[in-house]
Amino acid sequence: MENLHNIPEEFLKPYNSQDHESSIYNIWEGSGYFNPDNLPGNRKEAYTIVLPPPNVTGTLHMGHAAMLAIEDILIRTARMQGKRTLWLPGTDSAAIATQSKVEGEIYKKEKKTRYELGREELLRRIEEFTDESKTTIINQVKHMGSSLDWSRYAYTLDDTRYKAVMEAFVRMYDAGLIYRGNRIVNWDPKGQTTVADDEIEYVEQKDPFYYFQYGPFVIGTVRPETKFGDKYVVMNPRDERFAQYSHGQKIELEWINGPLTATVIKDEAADMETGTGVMTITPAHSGVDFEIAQRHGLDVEQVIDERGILLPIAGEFAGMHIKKARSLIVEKLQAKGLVVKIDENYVHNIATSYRGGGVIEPQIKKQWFIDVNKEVTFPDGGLASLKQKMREVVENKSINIMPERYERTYYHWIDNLRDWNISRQIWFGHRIPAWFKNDEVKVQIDSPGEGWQQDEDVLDTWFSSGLWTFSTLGWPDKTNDLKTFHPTNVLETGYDILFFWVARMILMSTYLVGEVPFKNVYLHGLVRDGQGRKMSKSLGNIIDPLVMIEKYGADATRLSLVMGSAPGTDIKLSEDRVRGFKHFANKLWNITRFVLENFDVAALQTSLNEADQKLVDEARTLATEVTTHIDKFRLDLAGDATYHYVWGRFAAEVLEESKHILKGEASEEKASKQKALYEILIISLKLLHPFMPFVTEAIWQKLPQKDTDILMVAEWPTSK
RNA sequence: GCGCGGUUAGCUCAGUUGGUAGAGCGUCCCCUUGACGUGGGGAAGGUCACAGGUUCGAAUCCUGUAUCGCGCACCA
Repeated sequence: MENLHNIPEEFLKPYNSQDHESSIYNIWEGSGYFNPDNLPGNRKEAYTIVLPPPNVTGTLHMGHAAMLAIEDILIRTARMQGKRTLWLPGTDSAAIATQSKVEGEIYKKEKKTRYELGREELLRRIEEFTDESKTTIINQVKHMGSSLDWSRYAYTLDDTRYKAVMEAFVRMYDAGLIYRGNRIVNWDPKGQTTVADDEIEYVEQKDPFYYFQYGPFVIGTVRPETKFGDKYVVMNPRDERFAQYSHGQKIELEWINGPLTATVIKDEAADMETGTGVMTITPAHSGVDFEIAQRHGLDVEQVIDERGILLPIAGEFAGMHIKKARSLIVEKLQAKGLVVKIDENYVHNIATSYRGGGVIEPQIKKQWFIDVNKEVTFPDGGLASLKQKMREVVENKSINIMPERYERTYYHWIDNLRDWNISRQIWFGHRIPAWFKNDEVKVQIDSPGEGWQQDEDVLDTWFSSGLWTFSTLGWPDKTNDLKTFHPTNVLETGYDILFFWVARMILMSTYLVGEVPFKNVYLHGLVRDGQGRKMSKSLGNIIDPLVMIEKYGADATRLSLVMGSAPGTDIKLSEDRVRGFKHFANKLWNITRFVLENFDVAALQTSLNEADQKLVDEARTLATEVTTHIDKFRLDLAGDATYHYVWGRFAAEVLEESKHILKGEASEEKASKQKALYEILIISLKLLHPFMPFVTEAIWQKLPQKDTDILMVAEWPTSK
């Protein structure tokens, strides 16, 4: 016990994360080292990650926590390796999600819709709401220990990003990549807006499937309410059952509201195997039908309006909501003897909005689109379509997707990509810089003058998100940041938004900047509960990262999300797992206590004997191994290797075996041992710092001898 | 329908270029004036989904099957 005066008093108690985390974060933030401009030394090589911006109105969940842990590990490693390291934070307005949330709350409290409130007032309320909740998410991000450069914080709707979005739109319009057209789009009657193809989520549902007599044919449908306008009957040209009918043939028949002249259309789209092999089409309310109609130049008639109400074409049913009308229409057809049979157990997928859950009603609408097939000149002078370019940069490995198997998924998506509908009929978002006066259209940022009306629509939130890697660095201005930090090194995100976001960034950056947005895409898995189920409110199995941080510390929370989870594989998380890693933080704490209790600063002057040199070399070899793993983005293996070395080798063997020497009389052997243990401790702390920054920094702050005041900018160990 | 991934100890998963299996947690037993009981020591526990094939040798490579999950498409 004679050495007790050597060690700071805290080490006599177990490590308690709550005593240290906020003060440690303050030390880091106060040092200014989160900002690459303030980093010590002459740093040349830049290393950049742009944080996938969480929703401004959101709260931190385990998916965020995993993302923050992974990115912070990469960033802290790069920073310690002497790179000019920037991790750029931001938040996302999440247009539709945020607006419907605020609208919902206003309706609940004041029974007012957005139309009653007006555009200006609604936007004011949304801003109030986002300002308030912004601080919440930012503080929660800090609790994870994230070493983000807050001085560069960006918001998708702030002035700099506004400028970028406007510039992007105008440029792409001028290049002919953006056009306005009447096309069938996914209309969400609940949200009163269109949504993009990949914002649709298919949900299984059981509905009656009706077979109706349509002249000489039997047709099937789940949606009788769309059938009023069905005056085309489609069959496959190779279908011999219908060889007697010819393309364009007119057939008189009795239909819902009386007699009708139907026209026979022969088209490959009719599948001979499905149903009766014959179908009628509703071009105004079905994507496939619309395409058939376009191929044959058929009439397109709207049957249902934007609110889901039947139009005059429905005759006596006009003005009725489709939900009500369905059964009445069936009744009428039944009375007319036109119902052949009803299958009550038909299971099919219905399209719903990914945000908000409204059932999608395809509609023809005049919308803005990005043309993905048009050939344009890229900044490098090459000629290609957006689609081709997006494929090319991954094929030629300018962008490396991990795990690699997602490359195939990516190609598959690109190949099926259609023009991207970028206008939304909501109010919260970047308003489209298009101006109308009578039949004239002008696309420019400011009003062309008197009498010009700006387009009411706003841009799809993914349009502005697509610019994120460079809009955050000041584009379209040619800033130093843009020059230094773009392309970014890694884009780290969940595999669930590979298409939504990753692909869109590639599209925007290659065209507008002439660079890939990032060199590496690292896709992490979804965080699931201990049994592998998705975390959800209804299952009640949500593990709150903030609760875990409070109970076990941010370090333990980070480790639990990183260890044992390979790229792209889902992470199964249980509270026990987090608790287990808290023990490791304490272990490290006690290792330090032991080393310091038996330490004498003077020992650092001696030279290591052969045996001790070997021990230090062993730790340095580990450093190389860890570095290799991190370079390959195998953080799980890097963390695992360090964990096992520190606990299984350093603590269990090296420390144990040195006890008899340390307890003995002062000697060269003892001094050498003291020095070796101290050096190994230093190496261990450095290697662990990216994974568990708080406890390692807390220990570092108490060390009697070190090369930098702050571990965060200490030099990364190598095997030399 | 097309594609992808998983299937290894009770649970969660490793297993790098093929050399007859590992970790953590859990379970059971032992150990407290020890740096740390948030600890230490030890034990039990696996026909590596199944069937073929290649090979001196297969958890690992190939083919097929089953099963679970995911993505895309279709959904009249």
